[in-house]
Amino acid sequence: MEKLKKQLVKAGYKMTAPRIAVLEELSVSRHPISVRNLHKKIKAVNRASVYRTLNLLEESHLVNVEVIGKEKLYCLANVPHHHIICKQCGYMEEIKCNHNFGYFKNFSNIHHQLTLTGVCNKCAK
Amino acid sequence: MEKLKKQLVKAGYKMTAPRIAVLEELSVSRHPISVRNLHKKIKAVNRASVYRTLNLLEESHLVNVEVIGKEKLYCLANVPHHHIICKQCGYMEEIKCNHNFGYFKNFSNIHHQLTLTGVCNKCAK
DNA sequence: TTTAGTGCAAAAACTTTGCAATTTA
DNA sequence: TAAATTGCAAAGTTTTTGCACTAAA
Repeated sequence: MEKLKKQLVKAGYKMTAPRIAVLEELSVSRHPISVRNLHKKIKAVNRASVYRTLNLLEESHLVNVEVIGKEKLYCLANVPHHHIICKQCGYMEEIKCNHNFGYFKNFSNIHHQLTLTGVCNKCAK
Repeated sequence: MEKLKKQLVKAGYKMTAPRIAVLEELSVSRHPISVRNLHKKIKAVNRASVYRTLNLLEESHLVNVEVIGKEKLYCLANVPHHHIICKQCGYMEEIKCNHNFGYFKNFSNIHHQLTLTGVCNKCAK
């Protein structure tokens, strides 16, 4: 959390209450979360500010976005990880990320985003 | 293309002009494409039908979706591949997919979606 | 004290839906 | 001919924006 804040400041942004609220909520919620649900948790922050903050966090690579079905979900990128998600019930597990996509001939500064979907054993029964 | 059509029919869907138009356009366009641009290319098809068709193709795993910045892009999933995209100019390269994420303890029927972003050498200069 | 960021309300953009008409198998 | 699909127009969602006000550094 403190580290995150420092990264933002370092990136040239001011540390404001709305931004702290968003970071805090992201770091508390165990799973990737939609804008709608994030905003529900921090109603004091205006929705436009939630959007602006998420956009800024995304550009700074402090959060990752994944699309699951119709939903766009955000989660902190502090610890490299991905998710595998059951398409039927939404059950989610975290996956350690030990991928190395760092080197590609014509590109530098590479980031990656991986999402796995499937059917969990409960739903498969 | 023919194979795609067969897959759709096999999945229980009727083969209609709008659906063929969408498939055809997806198979012609070299790169992942947004709904907006796809619809521009096949104006004869109503936008609602484009959406409906893409949703159905996505559910059948015949297309993949990736989010690049603010854009949601669709592309055929017939040949397993991914993309690496320059965040500054949008330049894109295709990456062969030889990943095997098929086995996870609590899940079956697993699909994956990988997107790489970076800065291409031209933009990095 | 300057500059960046916020809230608000409105606009823009995106996506889905209900239904009558049409088309496929 | 029955059942699925379409187009259209309207509604529902999501996301962005302009601007006056506020707060951070």
